[in-house]
Amino acid sequence: MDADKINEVRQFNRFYTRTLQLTNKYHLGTGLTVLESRLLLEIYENKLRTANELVALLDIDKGYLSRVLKSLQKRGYIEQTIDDADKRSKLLALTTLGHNTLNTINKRADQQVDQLFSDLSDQEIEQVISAMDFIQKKVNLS
Amino acid sequence: MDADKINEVRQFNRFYTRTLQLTNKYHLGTGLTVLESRLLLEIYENKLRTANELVALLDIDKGYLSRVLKSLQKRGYIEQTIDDADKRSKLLALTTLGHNTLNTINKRADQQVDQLFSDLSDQEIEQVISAMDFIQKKVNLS
DNA sequence: CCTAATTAGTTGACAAAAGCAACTTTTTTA
DNA sequence: TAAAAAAGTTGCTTTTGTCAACTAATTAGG
Repeated sequence: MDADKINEVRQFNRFYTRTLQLTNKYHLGTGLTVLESRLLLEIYENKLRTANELVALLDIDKGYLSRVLKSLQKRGYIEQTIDDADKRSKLLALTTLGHNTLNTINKRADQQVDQLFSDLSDQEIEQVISAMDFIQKKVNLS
Repeated sequence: MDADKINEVRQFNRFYTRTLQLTNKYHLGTGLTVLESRLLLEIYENKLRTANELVALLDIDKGYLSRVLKSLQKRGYIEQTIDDADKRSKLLALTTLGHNTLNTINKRADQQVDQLFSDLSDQEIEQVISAMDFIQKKVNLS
């Protein structure tokens, strides 16, 4: 990559990360923090089944995670049931409330995306999408 | 946009936000938190001159910001001088250390981007960049 | 088998980050 | 020129996150 191109990508990367929220206030109008909604997402969409898997993926303290999960359970977003195959483990699953909340979060994130794309032509959208595809494939490989 | 396309973009958006760090550990190997490095960036690259402007942009508590800025000053990253035109305000500026640190952060972020793109063909890179360009223009307008 | 090491998760104690409200000083408004 | 507003600070509290010691269940090695 030549210097000009590097610079464009750098600008984009800074731009993208700058649009994200910095502090941990409630996320997209739901009663969840950024971490909590990420946990719901990983449990449901990425099929992570135990606290241990979440710790490995997200690189957070297991003691802290234990408490966050307990709080999510108390507030009715998830269920934790002891795994009969390994009684040290607890299997994680979303409740109906958890599902609904995750759906709300996704819907709102999608609205943001819609707005982002609302003025592009079909051809431009096509190009953006295939570009995103490249990046995503590359990162998933490494 | 039809449903399939929306879905692809949604996936990308979730993917991108998921690659970002969730907790506030030291950022890219420097002695700064994510918020602190963002502050340096906004002061220098976006030319924000007062705490008040930072509060408006980032939507953070002004009391908390006041303390973070004091800490950045104490550690030698910024200077705060009283604005003679309005003695309630303090003008913010990076010190040499602040500049150097911001450069380091940018350099490391760029290395990550380099790696991200290292396996793409020239044509692919071209496409990704123009895609990013579209998005960025769109968002800057809205 | 059966003890030692490992693993999944919990808990206590603490530190750092963030939020809220009351306050001071300066500037603006009416 | 007094009252209201604005910029920033400070005290107090809550939330978030870290670290290390702990329990209970499982696995590995002799």
